[in-house]
Amino acid sequence: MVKSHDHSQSHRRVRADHATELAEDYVEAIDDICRESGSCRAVDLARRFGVSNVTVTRTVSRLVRDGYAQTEPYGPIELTPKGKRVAEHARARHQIVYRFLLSLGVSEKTASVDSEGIEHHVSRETLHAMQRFIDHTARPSDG
Amino acid sequence: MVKSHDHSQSHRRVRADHATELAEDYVEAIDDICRESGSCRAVDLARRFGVSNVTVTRTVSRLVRDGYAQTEPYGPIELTPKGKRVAEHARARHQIVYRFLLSLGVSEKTASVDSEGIEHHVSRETLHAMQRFIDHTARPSDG
DNA sequence: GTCGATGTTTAGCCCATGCTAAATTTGCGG
DNA sequence: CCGCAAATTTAGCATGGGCTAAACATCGAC
Ligand SMILES: [Mn+2]
Ligand SMILES: [Mn+2]
Ligand SMILES: [Mn+2]
Ligand SMILES: [Mn+2]
Repeated sequence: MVKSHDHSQSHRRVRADHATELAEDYVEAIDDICRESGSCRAVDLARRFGVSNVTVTRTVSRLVRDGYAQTEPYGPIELTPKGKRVAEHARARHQIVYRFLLSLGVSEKTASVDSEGIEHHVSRETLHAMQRFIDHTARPSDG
Repeated sequence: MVKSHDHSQSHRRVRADHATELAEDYVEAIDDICRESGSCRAVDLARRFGVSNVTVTRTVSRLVRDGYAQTEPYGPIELTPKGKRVAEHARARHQIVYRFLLSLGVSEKTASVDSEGIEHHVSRETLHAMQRFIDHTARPSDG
């Protein structure tokens, strides 16, 4: 049983996770797209997230407001140093969760989809446990 | 790498998960509190979630609107049959995620906090993998 | 039976995140 | 150089989910 804990602490954490989630996913995506194609446009993010270009524009404006990205009118979207750091961190964490799910035995498709949500709720402690599991499971006798 | 393409499917799934998340947590909490103390009041939920009583009232009104709960003015909050079904399902899933994290080796506190967010992003396939892991880990002399 | 503490509701506010429609800008092919 | 297509921006809308303040209802102590 989830014994008589202070549930409110857990729910506060979940709300905090959600408050930073979209920023993390966006900077990760911006970094990905810049690597793949040299620069990132709003239309690229709209396709990536499956939302309208207007939604992207406004989300990016929050990233700019919060110091994660910068843009010029009608120009590409670029990350600030702060944005790049967050992107690196988010990517590393996402990778661990993804590979952990694969190690657990789920399909690539499912690992890809589930990790997109799970990654934001994994504490340091759990992330380390996942990393240990990956290391432990990665047998040399694997193809 | 988080294999190529169609990230949009993953993000749509995450958005869908979040759209049902609060309802799931509320019906689970209402069910819990009813079991513990016989009936559930707004003030109990406010304490549980760490939000104001007004936020609870409005969230519960959405639950009523969507057929998960019913209330009378100044009365307790009760689940409909539909609400009870969702609560059972949410509790079972939450339990598996919680016990899975314990099996992975994280502390009770961390398992409690992390499972509160993770539970909503776990697909059927991943849930089954977690259950298998629990079962496999539970026996002391594994094969 | 009254009263005050406690709980609930109402009114009004905020921000994030989704949308469509329309205006504007850019950049390219001809 | 021009005009069109694609991209971006602006305007306006919706819902969810958080808040405080203040009005209102309920209920147990006295
Ligand atoms: Mn994500
Ligand atoms: Mn989430
Ligand atoms: Mn739950
Ligand atoms: Mn939850």
